[in-house]
Amino acid sequence: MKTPASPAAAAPARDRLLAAAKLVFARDGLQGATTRAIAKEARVNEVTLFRHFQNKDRLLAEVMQSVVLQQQHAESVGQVREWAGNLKNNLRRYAESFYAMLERDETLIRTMIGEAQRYPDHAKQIILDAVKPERARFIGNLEAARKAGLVRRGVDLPVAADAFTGMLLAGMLRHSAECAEGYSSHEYVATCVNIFAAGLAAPAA
Amino acid sequence: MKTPASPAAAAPARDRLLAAAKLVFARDGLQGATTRAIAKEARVNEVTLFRHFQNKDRLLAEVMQSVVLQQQHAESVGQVREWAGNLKNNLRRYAESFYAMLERDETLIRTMIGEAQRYPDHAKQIILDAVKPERARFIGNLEAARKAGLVRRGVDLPVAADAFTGMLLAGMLRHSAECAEGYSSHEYVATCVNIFAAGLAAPAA
DNA sequence: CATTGATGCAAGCAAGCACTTGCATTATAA
DNA sequence: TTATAATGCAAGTGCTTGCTTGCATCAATG
Repeated sequence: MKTPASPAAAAPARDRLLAAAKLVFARDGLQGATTRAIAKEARVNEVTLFRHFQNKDRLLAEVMQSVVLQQQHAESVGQVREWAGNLKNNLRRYAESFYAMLERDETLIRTMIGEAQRYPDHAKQIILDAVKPERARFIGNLEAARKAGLVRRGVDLPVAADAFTGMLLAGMLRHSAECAEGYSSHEYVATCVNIFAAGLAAPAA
Repeated sequence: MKTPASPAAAAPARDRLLAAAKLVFARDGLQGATTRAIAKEARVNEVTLFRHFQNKDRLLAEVMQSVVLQQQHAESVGQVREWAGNLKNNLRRYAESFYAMLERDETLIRTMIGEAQRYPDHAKQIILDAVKPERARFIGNLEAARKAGLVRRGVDLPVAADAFTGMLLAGMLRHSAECAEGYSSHEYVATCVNIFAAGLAAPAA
């Protein structure tokens, strides 16, 4: 029934449904997405959807699980360098890869922000857990920079980290909604890094 | 038909519908909100809703119009001081009132972020126009501070303004979703102001 | 009083929704 | 070959949705 226990050339219908569901949920919203649309997108009979996932809510839960897995995989491949050197350069590198990730999953992120509050708690929890390690690593990097004497006193680093990523998130939202008046997302990210680096930097340097 | 042209003691049914619709749209989402639920919330017959607004989309449009009007009124009452003095204090005052506004309309903002992209363009335009003057004033204030020599060179002020408000918006989203780990929204705002002020400040001072 | 306009109420309609059932088809595995 | 599991297809069920119709009520206006 589940994924395994079936022979080698087992059908990818389940996987296609997951991919299609991710797409349609993001595009049409959690409420707007219909099982028919998802099945059609996956080029699979609607009945097959229910045979695999029982109902729409479970499908959503499994979609989020799979998104989380993908993301964690992408992370583990990601950056590994230490943050001893130039703070601003490290921030820039981080900001750019983070922003790219936001842009890649734009519609899904939008939908989650708008509708997650109305959906089951365990769904929220899944996402939270998915984001947590990435955040922890970023904070760790900032702390390393502080130990290297690159950060001034009196800044709460976890809060600052959230402020920085939040800045980038908001920029992505604005830009993808075409509310960004006359500047590119690249300029936006650069300005964020610019200000944030200056805001963190120890006064001496 | 419209608002006027009816005698003195005209019924507030229309107004109650607008208020209820704002509430229900925000709470249940643009797709999730049903005309029945809105009518019930307004304690008005569902038919009356259609007699006033013809259909759900028009109702939404009028709701947004009214929100914009309220907001513009609230603005004109708002701050008027000039930004010659201490930059950080001015930023703090601005951030706190801006954040309070975000919190007040949290659910509506969430819904718009999540679903606006799927709704008519003129709706987006209405909101954009509503936010624009506020943004312009903030940028103007920053420019005044720069003229007073309080801001270092090389910072694009419109972009910086968006980054700052974006930081606050993201903080509100995180906090209201209970993703803020172990700190209050007040601390968050304070940190934003702290970093941003230091990031903008002219090196001399 | 008669008219008018706003509202309520009961009922309903066509469409779309999540979800089900029963049966036929195919492919793989034993 | 035969059993098993995955899928497709056609049809349907019960519910909700946006929206309509027809008629009654009530208050203010002329």
